[in-house]
Amino acid sequence: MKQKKKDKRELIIEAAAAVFAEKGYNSATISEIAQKAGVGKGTVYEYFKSKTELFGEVFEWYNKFFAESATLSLSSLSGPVAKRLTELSNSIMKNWSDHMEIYTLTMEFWSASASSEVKDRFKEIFRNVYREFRGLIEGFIREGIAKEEFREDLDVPAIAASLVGTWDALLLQGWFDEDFDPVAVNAGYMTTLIRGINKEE
Amino acid sequence: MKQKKKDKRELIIEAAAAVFAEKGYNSATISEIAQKAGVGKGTVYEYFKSKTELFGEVFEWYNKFFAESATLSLSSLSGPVAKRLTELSNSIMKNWSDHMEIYTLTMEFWSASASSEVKDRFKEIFRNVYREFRGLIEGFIREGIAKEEFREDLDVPAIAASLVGTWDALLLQGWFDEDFDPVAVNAGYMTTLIRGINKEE
Amino acid sequence: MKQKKKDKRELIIEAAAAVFAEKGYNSATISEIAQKAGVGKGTVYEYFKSKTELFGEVFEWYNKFFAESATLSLSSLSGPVAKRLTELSNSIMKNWSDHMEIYTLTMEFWSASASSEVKDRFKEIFRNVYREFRGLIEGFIREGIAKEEFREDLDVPAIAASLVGTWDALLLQGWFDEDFDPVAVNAGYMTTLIRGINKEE
Amino acid sequence: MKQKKKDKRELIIEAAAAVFAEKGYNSATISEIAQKAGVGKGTVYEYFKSKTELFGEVFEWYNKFFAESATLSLSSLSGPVAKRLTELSNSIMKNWSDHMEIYTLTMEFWSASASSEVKDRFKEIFRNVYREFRGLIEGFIREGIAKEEFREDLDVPAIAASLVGTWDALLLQGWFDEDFDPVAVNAGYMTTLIRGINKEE
DNA sequence: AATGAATGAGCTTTCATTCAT
DNA sequence: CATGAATGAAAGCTCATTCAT
Repeated sequence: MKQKKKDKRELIIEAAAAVFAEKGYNSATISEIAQKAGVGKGTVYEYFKSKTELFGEVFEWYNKFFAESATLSLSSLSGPVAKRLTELSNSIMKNWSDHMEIYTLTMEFWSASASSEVKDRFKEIFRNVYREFRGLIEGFIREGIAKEEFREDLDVPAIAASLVGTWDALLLQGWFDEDFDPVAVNAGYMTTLIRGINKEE
Repeated sequence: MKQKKKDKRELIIEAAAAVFAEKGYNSATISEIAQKAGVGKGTVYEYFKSKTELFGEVFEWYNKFFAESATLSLSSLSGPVAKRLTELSNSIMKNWSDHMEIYTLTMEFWSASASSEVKDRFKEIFRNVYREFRGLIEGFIREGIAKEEFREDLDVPAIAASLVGTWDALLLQGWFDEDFDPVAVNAGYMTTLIRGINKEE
Repeated sequence: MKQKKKDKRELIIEAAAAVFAEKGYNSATISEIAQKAGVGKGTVYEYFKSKTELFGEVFEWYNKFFAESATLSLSSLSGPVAKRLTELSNSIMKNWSDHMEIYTLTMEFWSASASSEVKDRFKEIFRNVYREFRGLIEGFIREGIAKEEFREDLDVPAIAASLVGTWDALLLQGWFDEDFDPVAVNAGYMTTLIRGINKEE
Repeated sequence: MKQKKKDKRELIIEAAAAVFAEKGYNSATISEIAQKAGVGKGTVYEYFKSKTELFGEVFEWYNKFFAESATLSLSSLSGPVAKRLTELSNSIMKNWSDHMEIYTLTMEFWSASASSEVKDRFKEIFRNVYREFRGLIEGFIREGIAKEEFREDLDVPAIAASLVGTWDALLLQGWFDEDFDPVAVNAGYMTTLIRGINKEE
């Protein structure tokens, strides 16, 4: 019984994610979400207090979803830090590129953080997500420094923030431009950046 | 008379920009825009066919506005390419940072390009804007290579795309996090990147 | 088993009475009634066909409840008719005054008789209740006439109706006005009315 | 322009009064009210913020309406106080009896004062209306005492409250019972009450 | 040209009722 | 018998758009 309930909740969240991604928050209707989830309109309200709350839950589900996928790819890495960093970025870019239809959700969330009634909540979540992600990358860089692989005089937080940001932004440009390949561009860019980071031999 | 009409058009666009930035496209009402512009609700429809169209016009106005400001800062630059590139990025970051209240419009446009009924039009405009911007930066890099300031084996398009993207993304992170200073972070990052780009001496 | 069912029925009716009194018919939800009765929502429908029917049953329960309390206070009266009439009115006013929280139900019933889908049924019940009550008071007055305590030329039905009505109306005014004491006002009024009824000596 | 606006407001209030009276607050729909007023649904919201507010305005309109009619009948009275009081009561009863279809609104207001979200506002208005009305009747009685027409030992507030209340209550009984004539009953009752009030000769 | 009163399509949300368990 | 998850009809309300002035 409990399990079944959880399943239906998940079902609705996923349907909502798809509809929000396709139509945007405002043009998405509860009706359509319910239909896509294969439940009645009222059922959505059995599980979520309001459309706004549902959107919030989708946001959280989405964050968890991608945090997991990032963590997952981390565990299989080994070798020099520079190599691992490059591989991680490759994995992230590929992962996202393959789910462009859901990447549009990201933009929906950004927009919500800019102006919606839940803007403060969204901003806070984003802030924490980004802090965490930057922290992760900072860890890598620091490891590289400790292992004397990277230079000592790096502005670690700045480089971490830029890396994280670049990945976001390349996906964005990929969204706008069919001829733009985020994965390839990222690879080309990482080479140069790594060169700036690495200790000169 | 023609002049006056153009003034009122501009007036409405600017009012709309402010309201869209503050409330987001959907929560912004024609009523409020008209009020802010100091005209009647009906007047908005004298100049724009629909809310959607008005939004599109705001988008174009906004692109022009920032293209101009970028071009402007370019004209005053001189010296080595690396220095000019750094200065350009500084100028861009500072310029935007000082107008965060209108930066939220960017997110609104991103969101519109992701899901709205005008998504294709917006995507196309964004594609062209980014292509142009990347082209500009590519030009810089190529100049640096030609002047034997930069290495020859650079993946120019990739580095240009990343630079452009990083600036976007740092502003985004600045939006989420009050403690995050895009200008400072960019400065710290550029040093490292330039080192990866520069010819080794 | 039969007994148990009757108990649960009563339980639901009493819970419903409380919720209808507090929230009004429309704002009362079956959910809340069920919760207050300590049963499941579905169970309410085991005992009552619909919300409307439940409301009707509450109405009947309520009528019975107060008919009993009126009859009860009658049985203990003795002495001259005027005295008994005064005492009866006192008892009624006190009885109701002490249950103002349920008196609001009366207004709910009045309203239902004015406009609801069950208006005809409610009107009919009210009509009979009032007829009966007026008949009871008429009996008193006729007894007073027969015992040569009261004048012979009284418009018995009119006086009975007015007495009954006054009691209603004083409670109503008491509901609106915390400073208005129905019991005291009734006492002051009865003196005067009795003087108009009594044979002059 | 101002005048026209006021007309439409009035129009909607009167349409709302009719629909509220017929269907009750909750079953009345804005749609139906708009239709009855001959305007679009949205127009109702141009003049009233919400259904609740509209209901409140109907309440106020209704109070003004009957206050005027009571005041009006007062101005034409002359002769002994007892006679004037009787005539006033006759006029009130007749006036209301002829508008039974709107009298049902009264019950709707009572009900709203018992349980609705606006209960406190309604109670307060009712309290003041009744206080004023009782004050008016008290004035009559005091005049009768001053002119040595009435006894000196009367409980003036109690009698005034009861008179006011009786009129309410007789109309109520008239609503329930087609065979019950509030005008006639009131006449029969006033005779007796006046006898209790008048100085014995 | 400029206006804003009027409009109704279309949305979110509630809740009485049903029915499988 | 009892339950409460599921449902969808129905209603209040908003706001882009129109159009008479």
